Amino acid sequence: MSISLEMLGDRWSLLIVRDLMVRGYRTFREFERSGEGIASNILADRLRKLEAAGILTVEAEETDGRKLNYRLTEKGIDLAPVVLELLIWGARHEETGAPCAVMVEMAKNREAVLAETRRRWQERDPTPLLPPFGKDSTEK
Amino acid sequence: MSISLEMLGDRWSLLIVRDLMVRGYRTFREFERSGEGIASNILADRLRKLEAAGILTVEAEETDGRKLNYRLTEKGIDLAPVVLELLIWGARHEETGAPCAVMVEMAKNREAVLAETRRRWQERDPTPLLPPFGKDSTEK
DNA sequence: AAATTTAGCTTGCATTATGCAAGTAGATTT
DNA sequence: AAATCTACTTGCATAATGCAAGCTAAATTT
Repeated sequence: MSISLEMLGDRWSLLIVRDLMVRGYRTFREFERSGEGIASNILADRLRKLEAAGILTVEAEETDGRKLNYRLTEKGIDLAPVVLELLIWGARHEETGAPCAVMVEMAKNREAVLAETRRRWQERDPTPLLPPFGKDSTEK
Repeated sequence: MSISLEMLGDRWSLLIVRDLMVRGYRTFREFERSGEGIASNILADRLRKLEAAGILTVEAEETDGRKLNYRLTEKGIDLAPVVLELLIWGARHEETGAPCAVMVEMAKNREAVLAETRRRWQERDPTPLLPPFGKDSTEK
């Protein structure tokens, strides 16, 4: 676990993974504008490190040569249970961000939620699993 | 989740929680000597912050006035699923630390493992759930 | 086709966190 | 009473982070 935390143990990495996983983010801009307030240099650094760690990949968008698409790898999507448990824990003990009722439901159906998350990843379905919740909306 | 990561998102906090949860650590010394190489000032700082966050409590050991005992709170033990999933993910994708066969078994019996973890916590049973694995033993 | 905007960064600099070695106070052991 | 042990703290060097600004190439607007 200490190796995992060398990689993921910081303020931002898991948040990026979550946004890729659960919110359908793909581009640099989406992360930058997500309202969590990550600085662009740090974001660039984390994306590079996550790529180096094999958690995500980058590819150019064919329809718009400026844009890059970040996408979780198999190794990255395998973090779904970690992310889900953290979301559940946070909802129970810390945050009011994600609507509590929704999270209670998710906690009751972990397997279904994980299956759906993986399905969307496989099919490249960018529909967010969770509605946006951030500084802009309701998260405290 | 961003609030959770403000608290837990660093190299050491979750490692401390894991050691309390799964290895039966209780005292400052045990953490210091665990071989992960945390500096004593950082350890003191993290223990203070985790206490402030309501994840652990401190009490003096009655038999030895020098020693303090750190112990997870309910909120702390509720991190067990997060820790377990991180352990499983790490075993699958990163580390050779915890014997892989053991982790595969745990992955198959998540509920039982969590129940046993909670039982030990409730009964203050300090028996480690996992054998030591660290720089001193096998973890890379 | 020139000008503007957009996307994904980088750079410079100030602030903060981390790591290391050493030291300290109080309790305990010898 | 001297030595040892536990849980720290302190000082200082180095690394990571945050902020504002700038930069380049591709796309869009005029």
